[in-house]
Amino acid sequence: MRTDDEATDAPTVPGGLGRTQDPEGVKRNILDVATREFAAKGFSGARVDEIAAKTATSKRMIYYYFRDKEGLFVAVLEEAYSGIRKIERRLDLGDLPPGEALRSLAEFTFDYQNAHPDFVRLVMVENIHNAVHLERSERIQSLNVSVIDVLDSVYRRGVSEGVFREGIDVIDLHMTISALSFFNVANRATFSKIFKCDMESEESLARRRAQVGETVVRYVLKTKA
Amino acid sequence: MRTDDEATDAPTVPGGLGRTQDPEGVKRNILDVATREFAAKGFSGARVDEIAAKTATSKRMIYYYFRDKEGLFVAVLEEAYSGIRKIERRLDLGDLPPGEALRSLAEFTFDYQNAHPDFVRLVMVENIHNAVHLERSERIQSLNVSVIDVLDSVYRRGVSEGVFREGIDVIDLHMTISALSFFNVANRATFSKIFKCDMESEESLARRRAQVGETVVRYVLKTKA
Amino acid sequence: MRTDDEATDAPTVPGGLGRTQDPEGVKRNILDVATREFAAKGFSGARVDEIAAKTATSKRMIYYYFRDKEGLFVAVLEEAYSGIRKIERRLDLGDLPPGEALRSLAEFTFDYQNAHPDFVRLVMVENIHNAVHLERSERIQSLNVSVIDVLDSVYRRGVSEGVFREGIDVIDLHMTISALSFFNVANRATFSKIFKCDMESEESLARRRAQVGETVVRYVLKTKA
Amino acid sequence: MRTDDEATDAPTVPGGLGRTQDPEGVKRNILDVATREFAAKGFSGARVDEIAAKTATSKRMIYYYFRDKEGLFVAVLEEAYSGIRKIERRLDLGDLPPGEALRSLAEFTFDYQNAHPDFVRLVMVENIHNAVHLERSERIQSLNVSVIDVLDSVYRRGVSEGVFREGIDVIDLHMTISALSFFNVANRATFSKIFKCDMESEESLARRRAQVGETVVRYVLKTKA
DNA sequence: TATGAATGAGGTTTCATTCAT
DNA sequence: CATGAATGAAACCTCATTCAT
Repeated sequence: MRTDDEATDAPTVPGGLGRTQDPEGVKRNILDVATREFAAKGFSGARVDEIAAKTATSKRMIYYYFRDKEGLFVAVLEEAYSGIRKIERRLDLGDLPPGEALRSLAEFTFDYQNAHPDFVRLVMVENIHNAVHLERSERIQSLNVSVIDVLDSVYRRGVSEGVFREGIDVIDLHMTISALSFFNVANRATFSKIFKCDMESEESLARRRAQVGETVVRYVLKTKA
Repeated sequence: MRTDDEATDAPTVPGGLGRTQDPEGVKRNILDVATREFAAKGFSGARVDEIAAKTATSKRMIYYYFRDKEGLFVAVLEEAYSGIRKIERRLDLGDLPPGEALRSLAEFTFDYQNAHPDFVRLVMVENIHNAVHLERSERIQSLNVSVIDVLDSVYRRGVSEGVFREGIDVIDLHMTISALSFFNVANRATFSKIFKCDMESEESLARRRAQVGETVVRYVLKTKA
Repeated sequence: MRTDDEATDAPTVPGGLGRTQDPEGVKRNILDVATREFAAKGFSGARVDEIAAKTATSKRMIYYYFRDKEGLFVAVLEEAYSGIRKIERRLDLGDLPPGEALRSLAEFTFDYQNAHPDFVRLVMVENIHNAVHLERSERIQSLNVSVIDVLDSVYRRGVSEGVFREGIDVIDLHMTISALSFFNVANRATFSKIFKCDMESEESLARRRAQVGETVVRYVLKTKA
Repeated sequence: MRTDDEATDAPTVPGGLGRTQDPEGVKRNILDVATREFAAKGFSGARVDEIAAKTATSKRMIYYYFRDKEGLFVAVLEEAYSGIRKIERRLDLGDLPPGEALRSLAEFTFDYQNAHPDFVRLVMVENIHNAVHLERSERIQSLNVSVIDVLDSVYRRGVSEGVFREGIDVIDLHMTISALSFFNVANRATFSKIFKCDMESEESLARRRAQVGETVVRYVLKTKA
């Protein structure tokens, strides 16, 4: 979650926000705070007043830059999605053999989601709202999901090397990876409470990461006859 | 989704709700409406006024029976959880061989979640609220998750028959099944929008159900050396 | 202006507003206050807060009964229009000769407008808003403007008795009467200021009333050859 | 309505507004836009932001030249009043016989108001505000209403020629002319809606113009005994 | 038990205006 | 002169909840 906090205390001009004009800094600051609030309480549960209070600026600025609460939420979503897409673009599976590359990819996704619970929660919130804001955002729609390309190339390689089964849709495969990774963050509260288990400690995360990798790899590997 | 609607139009006493005294019917009616509203709009997004309006009774009754909005939400959650637990108890995998029994169990879960989007969405909502209501409900905490027992027995059988790998925690296994099933409903809006795919049609569901079963089974099966 | 104030201090139940439940009284009270405020300051200039403050109830009740500021304004307009229509219905020109009946009608209109400046100002305000609220109100649209019937009958009588010219449209005639009556109230502030004349004193009103009557009658009378 | 638009696109220096220094052009531009906005939405309804946006300059200039919203409104009123006064000064009734001269004057007023709805609406707005801005403007107060002089001279001529009745106050006469002319624009929205008649087409205007002239003339003409 | 009326606290948004560059 | 950034006060409206009958 380092990413979220970074900008908060990095105004472009020394002296801090509020003393000088720094549109980008102000917008960043608002977005950061809003991200946390919307992620924590959902769209309706979050309060513009509270977001403003936790900001270095005033409520008025939120409306100045983002028009209204919904505009702010859309901007927050856009930031969140473009954040993950940016990271995905940097993905480098090197020249690992296909199986290990796939495992690595799955584990990377698992790690990203666990490192960015705000992103996961925003996606949950957006789903509760039937993705209406996502629909409204051209920016998000235009983002290229490069992880699919990476996945596709790994899968093809595995197939051509004869280690992966044929006939698997990489989008389905991506869905499996996402589902397994997402759940650990999204459903942590209820699941851990009901099954009285830990899902947050380093050990638990490590164990689960391995399981997720294994699950994905086993699904694709050609089984010996 | 028959379950949700059943009670709505089944007052125990002829003459309709509102004219007669039927505490249980009134409560059922309120719970059904509230379930739909909370599932549709989340806890903060749902409106007590609107719930009351869609009810055969009045707002007064909501406060009379459920104390406040939170009390109503807790009751709704309790109903939802006890609903799934009740169904799980009826699970009968007959004397299928372990692999097929496990596949069947996974597919059953997948089907249940897809047939009960309100349940899935309520769980999402509760997770956004960090499961505070679930914590408050003794009733939910006391519900026995019999599916774990079923899963445990199948798994043991598979191990003793030498077809399943050893050392797998059935709660982890259950998490995998849940994650794969849950995602299809919970993240449908955003995922289908971003990947421009369908996740609701009968065909899509059938394909995905099979994938989920296959994924789970492959994870457990002992691979031939 | 007696009409406006009457209801203000006439709750249906003794004890005063706020102490007891009296929907009609509350609505009346709000409407009376709102009429004065909208008439005094226009739609945008009037403040819901101020209206509420001058009321025996609270702001919340305004929204409860009238939905929003516009709903309140529409209701105010409806009351104003139905007020004048009600009075017009009681018009009785007896068996005056046509010329005198017409003069009487014109002077009555002049008097009504002068006695109800709030009505006149509301109509001005509505015209500034291009009559959008009037358009929205079925109630106003359905009000029968009986003064037209009265005017029509007087005019026909005058024509058949040979004292009125033929070929005059009674709606045009009504427009003339309205214009002359309306102006005295509507444009009083600017006109009296620019021409440094009084338009409010009893004497001024009496003089102008006579002029209006005379103007209208002369327009219709057949001039001797 | 050519007047309104003229200045908008006629910067004195080539290169367009905003790039060059042209105080008068900038002020004109602001006044034109503000005239339209205030006329369209009233004083409270008009928005400084919107006025600025429709201007070739910025909000800062509005405050620089006109101090505040009210100062701008006063300036707009001043422009509007001085516009009509300027036109009135050019009035030349030639050597028409008194009756025709009077009719001509009335019809001219009718035409002017219909050609300048913004002026009419500003006057309405100012009346809603009880002419407080007009009071504040020395410029408007000092404008000589030359139409009164013209009217006075025509009337005297008619009286001395024995065709007009004696004892009529020309300010009252002017009021009648104004009232009949003003109404057609000011109350067009409500009147045409209630009486389902047209008040804007060329034909309607021509008919009404004639009626207004006739009404005024008949009021003054000496009736044969 | 049932219903519409009532409410206070607080929510979102807008406005005219000023400041920094 | 010119521009976008910034602001506090106040505007409109909504919410969960309680009261009177």
